[in-house]
Amino acid sequence: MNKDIFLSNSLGGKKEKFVPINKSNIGMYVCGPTVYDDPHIGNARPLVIFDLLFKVLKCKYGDKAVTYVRNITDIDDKIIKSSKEKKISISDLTDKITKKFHNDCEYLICDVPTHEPKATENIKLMIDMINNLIKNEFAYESEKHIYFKVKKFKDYGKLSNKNLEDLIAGSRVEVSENKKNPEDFVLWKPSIDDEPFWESPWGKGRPGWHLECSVMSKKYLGATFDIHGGGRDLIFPHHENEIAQSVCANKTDRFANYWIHNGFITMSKEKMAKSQGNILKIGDFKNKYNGQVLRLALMSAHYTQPLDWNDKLMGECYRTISKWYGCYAPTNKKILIKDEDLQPLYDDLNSPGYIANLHKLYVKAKDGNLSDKELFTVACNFIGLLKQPKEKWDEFKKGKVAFSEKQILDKIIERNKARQDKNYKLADKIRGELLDKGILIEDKDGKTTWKIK
RNA sequence: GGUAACGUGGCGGAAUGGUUACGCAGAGGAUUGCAAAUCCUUGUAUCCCGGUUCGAUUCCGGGCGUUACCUCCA
Repeated sequence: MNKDIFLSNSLGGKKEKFVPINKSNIGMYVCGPTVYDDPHIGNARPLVIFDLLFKVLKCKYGDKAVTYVRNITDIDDKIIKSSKEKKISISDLTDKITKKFHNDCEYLICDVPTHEPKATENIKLMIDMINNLIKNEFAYESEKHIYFKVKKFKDYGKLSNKNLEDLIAGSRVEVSENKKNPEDFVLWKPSIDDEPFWESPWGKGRPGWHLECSVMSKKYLGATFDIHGGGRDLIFPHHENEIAQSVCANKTDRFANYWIHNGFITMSKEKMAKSQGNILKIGDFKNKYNGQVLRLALMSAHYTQPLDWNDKLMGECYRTISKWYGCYAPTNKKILIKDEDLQPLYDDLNSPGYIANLHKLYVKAKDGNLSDKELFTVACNFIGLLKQPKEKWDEFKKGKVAFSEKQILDKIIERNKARQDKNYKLADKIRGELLDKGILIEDKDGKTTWKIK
């Protein structure tokens, strides 16, 4: 489609037309997971949202024109803590969680990013960047710690609309006797005891959290690139600090041009977070729902809005996809989705608007011919839905029930006999029994089918 | 306290300076032994107070409310 893409830019707080630095080489960096514990629904939202943005960018600029980098944070205090609690080595823990994360991405039908760098594989570049910052007096050493001198960066707070006075007045910044100023943040810290470490000019140690994103985005996308994404909660301090490090180290005016932040998943209107104790792991859904259901649910609100998670939402999304499979018509033909249908996605990734269009295309497909059904299917495919064969969708439904399929089919035969004898009382009793087990009987076109309620 | 996002019908959720979102639920109908599923038809809305305007739900200002960030968090 030839139309422009618009995005809500957190830097400036306005919706803006997306103008790439180089339209044949677009860079997008998204903060990926810290692999210390099972991924939860809150982590799933940016996966799906930025996957959607990746798809939209590829649609407009071409598959090869977009470089999507999503990091894996595999060294961090939370990881050290978690490995101690779980009594497994750090590498075992990070390998295990990374594997789960990749499974979850697949389950959610996300395209694979162009690059997925790990922090531990880029320590040398981090040390280089620290050296650079020290040399140019943006950073200083204190008791084997290296801190970034926030006062040296005049634009600090521009992304999060904060000023230094307020931050200090808030006095909730980490107090440390090593820091010259309370707002300074750590670039490198010493490792003690059995903590993992890397050799550095300042002794055995490990990097601060923010540094990896500055280093790895530069490695793959350059000092200034198009889009940087992540959850809202990363705006401060993480992204603010990334900007400070990168701009000062690279001597540029800008780091990323567009900052895109997704809103939270909430439970009863409260943020879903480990510290709140209200998380739902992605893995817990795998036996219960096809990944498409989760994916649709995650796209059901605009990405900037909070999204309240509940069973009703899942039920609705399940029934919608179930219904949509009624018009499933996969094809290898090149079918173009009409501009007017695609338009909401170009306008700030308006997924609910696009889903509304899918509903309209469904109505047309239902009453229409094969090509209407193919168009509908292609339009669903665009946002990662209806990509699995119908058999697989049906299979999933039959996966988890108390009765075996044979038992159910026997019951159905028994019931149909009763129906033939006009013994409706017995027929309804059998149907009731099955329904108690969550199995729903449908008599359609002379045949009886069943499905999970 | 500072900063930000948000406040749309019963619910979820878009859009919009004057006109249909869409989905779910509800109501009526078709179909069915009865259901289920599906299909058809259909009602209901823009937190409060000012301002700008011929006209505001939409723009501006002020309230009130909800949530988040300011410490790790997607």
